[in-house]
This record gives sequence, structure tokens and C-alpha cells, in this order.
Amino acid sequence: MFNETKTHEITVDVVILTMKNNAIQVLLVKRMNEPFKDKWAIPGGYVRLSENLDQAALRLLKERTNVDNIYLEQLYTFGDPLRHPNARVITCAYFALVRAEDLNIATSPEIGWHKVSDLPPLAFDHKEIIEYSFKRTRERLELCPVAYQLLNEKFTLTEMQKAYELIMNRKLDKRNFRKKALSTEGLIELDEYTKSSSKRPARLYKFENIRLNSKRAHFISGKKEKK
Amino acid sequence: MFNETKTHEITVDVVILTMKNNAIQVLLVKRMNEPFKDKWAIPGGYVRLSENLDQAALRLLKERTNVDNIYLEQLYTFGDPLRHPNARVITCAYFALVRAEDLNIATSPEIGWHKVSDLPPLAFDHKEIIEYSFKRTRERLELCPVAYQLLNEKFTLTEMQKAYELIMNRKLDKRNFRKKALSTEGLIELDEYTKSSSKRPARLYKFENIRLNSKRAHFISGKKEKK
DNA sequence: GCAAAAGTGTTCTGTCTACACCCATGT
DNA sequence: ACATGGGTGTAGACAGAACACTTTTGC
Repeated sequence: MFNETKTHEITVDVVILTMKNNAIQVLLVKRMNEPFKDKWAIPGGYVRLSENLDQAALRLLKERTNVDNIYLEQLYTFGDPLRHPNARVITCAYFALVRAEDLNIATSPEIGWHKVSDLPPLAFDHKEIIEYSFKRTRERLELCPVAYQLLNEKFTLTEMQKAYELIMNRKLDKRNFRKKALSTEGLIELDEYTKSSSKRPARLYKFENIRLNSKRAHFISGKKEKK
Repeated sequence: MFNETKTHEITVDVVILTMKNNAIQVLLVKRMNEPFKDKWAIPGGYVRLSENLDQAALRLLKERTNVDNIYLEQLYTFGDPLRHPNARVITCAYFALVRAEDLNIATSPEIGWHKVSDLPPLAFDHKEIIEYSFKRTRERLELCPVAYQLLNEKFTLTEMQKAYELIMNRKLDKRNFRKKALSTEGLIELDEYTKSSSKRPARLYKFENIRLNSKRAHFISGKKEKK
């Protein structure tokens, strides 16, 4: 039984979600090699001997997106013996929310954003991993305002509501949303407004000293608001 | 970098929690070999090539406790390079709640129950793993009545309340608890009562068709009930 | 002046919390 | 008859849900 373990390999895969073109999108890379050559995959790689799993995920995220200082959370470890056709590869999946603007990615035919609601054919079990990430993001959002990771440093409440609606996949009531948003710990009202556009300027806000993971924030309720 | 991965090893460790002697206790085994010889550890073992992680955890749980059909959940994957002094061992931790009565364990100097609140010296990072399991159990309990896994098939509401109080680590109000308990989906009131003891008989209940994981069960609130 | 998005309050309802006494049984 | 744990109801506070109109700007 000990000998059996000799051929396990362990990787980290990172689901990078952003908000772009009015949709939640995930960063995918096209595989150059078999197996699954020319299929899309979430970025990942082997864990180095000298680093822990969080460090491996951060390093891979940095390598792909040049993004640091991000809400990165271990998602789940996927270890089906058949998930990799040629080897026994167990992968520890992480997920991150990023601002599209912060990214330093030259999208190309080999790397790019894809709507979570409309994924291309994916390698391995990556479809499952992405969908689980999205579900988990929704659960996190019910507890704390992680969506701020998707917004610019300064944002309007309408933008924030949009992020929530995309993640929760339902329309929210504007007045109720704003009431709850304004009572969120860490939300700062600025004395700045959007210019341009062509309509009434909107007040800008920012977050300060966000404590993710704070229990009992319950920013969004689970009840039946309008679909 | 690929070569680096050659010496990773992957194990599964299972935190088995039960309610016993008015405390939440965890099943520990004494290590026979170095490293950490004679220290206590949570049961674990290598993942076989032919099985997925859930199966490995179930197999190990079965091997140690003879228990099947249990609320077993992947907890977290611990991969610090220094967690094992001699090798690079990444462990995928699971946790389970079991009825003490269902267990088929000959406790001995090498295997036994230990209060989570009073752990002996532990091998590796197992203290951290156990404490995280306990925390996670508490979070689960706020969402769904997982505590039923600790109870006999038929139980009194007072017994159920006791399980909740031990996990949540605070006293709950009897009337409020019973009100919420009675409105829990799946709780069946039986026409049976405890005999013996020496006091007024208590009505027995059971659970039926429990859906763990159902969102919005909110069995226990996070507010300030009396400590 | 009109199109378009920003902004704003109130009522209702359900859930959580706090809290104290009587009941049924065994001895 | 008493000791022990079983069992019960109500009032106040708070949070979520529903719902429609006025304001400000660019053109």
C-alpha cells in the first residue's frame, strides 16, 4: 500500500473570477499538450517542495495575472482516480475574485476570459471545479461583502449591486440593497461623484478595513426577493 | 520543478467526533513509530491509487471504527512543507460525527477518546486539524441539524439540546430551543417515552429524511443568548 | 423638455430573545 | 410529599420584503 502512493502527484489549480461585460467570467488557458490538447483549463501547476499550498496558489495566480493581495481561498481537493487520464493527479483547487482592471494579461488565443454561464469544453474535471467555485462565491457573499474584490477602489452603489446580482443570479431591490449596503461595516461614503456618462452623477464609495470571514454579516438574505 | 514533486506523499486523516461523558471527544491513536512516537494522532493513512479521497476517508473510518453511513465531509487540505519532519506529506483532512453507541472500538492504551477541550500532546499539526474540525462542526450546526449524528436513533429533546450546547459551547434557552427544534424539517414526534430513569418520562423523537446541506435552515441563531 | 440613471421611507410580517412556572413520575 | 427533570406561552425588538415616486444631469 505504501508503494502504491509513489505515483501520486499533487497540483494546485486556481479559479480566477472577475466581472466583465456584465457577466462573471473565469480565466482559462488553452492546453498546449496532451492530454486534453487544445481544450481550455483553469491555470494550475505543481506544488513545489518548499512551499505550502496557499503559497503555491498565490505564486500561480501571480504568474498568470500579476495580481497580488487578493481574496484567495482554498476551495476543495479533487482526487478522483480517473480525473486525469494518464496519471494519478490530485489537485487542490483555490479560487480568487479579482478586478478586471488590475489584471495584466495579454489575452490571446491561448488565454482569455469565458463566461461562467457559457463555458467552452474544458479539460479534466475543470467544469466541476469552476461551478463549485461559483457556488462557493455565492455562499461567501451571503456572509460578507467579498464582491468588493470585483469592484474598482471607488465604486457606486449601483455597480456594487450589479456585482451582487451577477453572483447571486437574481435581481435585488434597489432600496433594500442600498439600505443594507450602507450599514455594512467598512463601507465609506466619499465626497466624490461620477462625472461624464450623461445622467445624474452617482456618489462614490470605498471599502476600508474589510474583515472577510466575519460571521454573521448576512449581507444578503436568502429569502424570496423578486427573481 | 517537475522532479520536485516526486517526493510528495498524500494522506487522508479523519477527525472522528462523538459525544461522550458530557463532552465532545475525538478518537485518537497512539503512534507506534517515529516521527512522534508515543504521541497521539488522528487516524489516517495513505490514499490508494484506485480510490478517490472520499473513499479513502470512508475506508479509514471503517477500518478504525466499523462505522458506515456517516456524515463525512472533506474539511481542508493541509500542506505545510514542515508539517511532517522527515518528508513532504500533504494531508486531506475529513471529519465525521458518530454515535458513541455505534462504535465497535476496543479502547486500549493505544486508541481512545479524548476531550476536544483537553487534548493530549499531538503529532504533526493534528491539534490544528481537530480544532478546525470542531469549528467547522459548529458552523454546520448553525445551518442544519448535523448534531443528530451524535444522537441515538430515538432521542429526547433534552438530549438533542445537550448535543447542541456542547458543540456551540454555550447554554441555550430550553423553550426557544424546543420551539425551533419542533419546527425542524424531518423531526418526527414519536408516541414513545423514556421509561426508567426516575423522573417524568420524556417524549422521544427521531429524524427522517434529513437533508444535510440544505441552506437556510438556521437552526441556531448567532445572537446573544445567555452564556 | 425629455431620457436615463440616482436616490429615497414606510409598512408589514416573521423570527429571535428573554423570561418563570406547573407537570408527571419514582422513591 | 418531595425531588427531579419534562414541558409550556407571551411580549418586545429587530431584520427582511414589498413597493413608487422625485431628483439631477446631458443632450
